Amino acid sequence: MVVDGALPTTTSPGGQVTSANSLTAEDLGSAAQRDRRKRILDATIVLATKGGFDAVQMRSVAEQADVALGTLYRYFPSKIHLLVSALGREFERAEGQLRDKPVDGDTTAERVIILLKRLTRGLQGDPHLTEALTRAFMFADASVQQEIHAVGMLLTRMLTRAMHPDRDSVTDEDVAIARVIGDVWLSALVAWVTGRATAAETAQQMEVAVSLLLRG
Amino acid sequence: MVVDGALPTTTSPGGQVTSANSLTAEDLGSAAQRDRRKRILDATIVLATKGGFDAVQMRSVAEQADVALGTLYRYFPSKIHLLVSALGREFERAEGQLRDKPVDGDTTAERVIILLKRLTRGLQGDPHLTEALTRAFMFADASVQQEIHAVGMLLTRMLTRAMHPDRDSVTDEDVAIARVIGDVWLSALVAWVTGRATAAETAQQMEVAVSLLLRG
DNA sequence: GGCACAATAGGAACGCGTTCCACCTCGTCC
DNA sequence: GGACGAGGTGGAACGCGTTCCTATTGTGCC
Repeated sequence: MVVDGALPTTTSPGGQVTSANSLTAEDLGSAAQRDRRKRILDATIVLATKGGFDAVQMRSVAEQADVALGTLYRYFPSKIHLLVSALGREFERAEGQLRDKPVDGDTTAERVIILLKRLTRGLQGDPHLTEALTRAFMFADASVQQEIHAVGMLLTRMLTRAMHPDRDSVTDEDVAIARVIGDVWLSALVAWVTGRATAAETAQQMEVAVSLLLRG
Repeated sequence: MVVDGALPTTTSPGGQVTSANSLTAEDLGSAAQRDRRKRILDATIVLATKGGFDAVQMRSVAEQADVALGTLYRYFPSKIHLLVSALGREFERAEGQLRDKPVDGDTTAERVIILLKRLTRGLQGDPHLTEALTRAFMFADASVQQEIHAVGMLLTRMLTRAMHPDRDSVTDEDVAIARVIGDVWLSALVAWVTGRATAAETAQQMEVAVSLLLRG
């Protein structure tokens, strides 16, 4: 689902040549710049929550974040980069919460189901936000590789951790299974956000996939 | 992945109120109208093959198909509808070929792998076309339900038929497995068309998923 | 043939993502 | 403190999807 390749480089705020815009706040220039970046992502989330993908208009984001349009584009080279970066921040938050309060359940399958339900519920509570972020994710091209990769890693890590709470003994097969589950989750999510499936159907589809993959 | 719900209705060429534009050529008015529709889809495929999603510009499609812009929108209410309809036609073609020359292979898993490889090879031979069609598919919202549903059904049918060449004995679990495989295929395809995975990685991901789902 | 009306042509206009440009501001170095 | 350069502002402009409007053409009905 997520693989590295040649990384395009660009100049991002701070001046140095870095590999695209990183999700993590590392090495991101001055406090003022970190603050602008945060304001932009906050505005993005607010607008996406209110009206979904279409409501995240670059002019509106710039206005709400109190930066000029050109500045917005300096921080995030496209609407897709912006939304995927926002998605990354949300996933980091989710993973943090998960670390504080891991899923419990007796079997591997049960824990994975619980994790997915928790994630999905969190998303379905904010349908517009989810729609915006999911669409951006699926529309992203190679120039957004790095941000996509980060999100994919987080998802896989959350899944393998639910499979093996004891952190050890994560085999290659476990990772492969986690990726397959992640793929199915994404497809189901796309069907849900685009109005082709109900929340219940999405949940059921996940259960089916997990039970098929983790039986035995 | 694909579920029915309330079907929006609209007036399509021919005058009657039908449920959106159907993929099949059934009930589609006069010969002139069927011809226009064909010309439009042909133009779409040509442009998509040449330059991908971005190259399929509504003005260009209209010009190449020798219809006015307004007419194009009368036949296909959006670029997404247009591309998903084109995808549907390609899938119908693929299923026809498959009917003439079914996959052979000794085990269920083997046949499914072969089918997926054949499908994928067909697509990867036309990277731009595949990019255009896949992106449209992932970006489609509820208004494209019917076309999406048709494509999903075709894919599932091809998969279950590969699993059970003898046509009978297709269980609910088989269908569920086919859907999961379809979802993984889509996710892998998206990763490939957006330049985040190589063709080889995509193929390997498919093999992993199939072996996980069809083991035993 | 003539009428009524749906379908098409042709093209202007609008919205939003994106690019570009002229000018301003602020920290840094001499 | 003055020059300089990166980063920021404000806004015009461009491209393409989409909508809309006014002829003009085709088509079924009498």
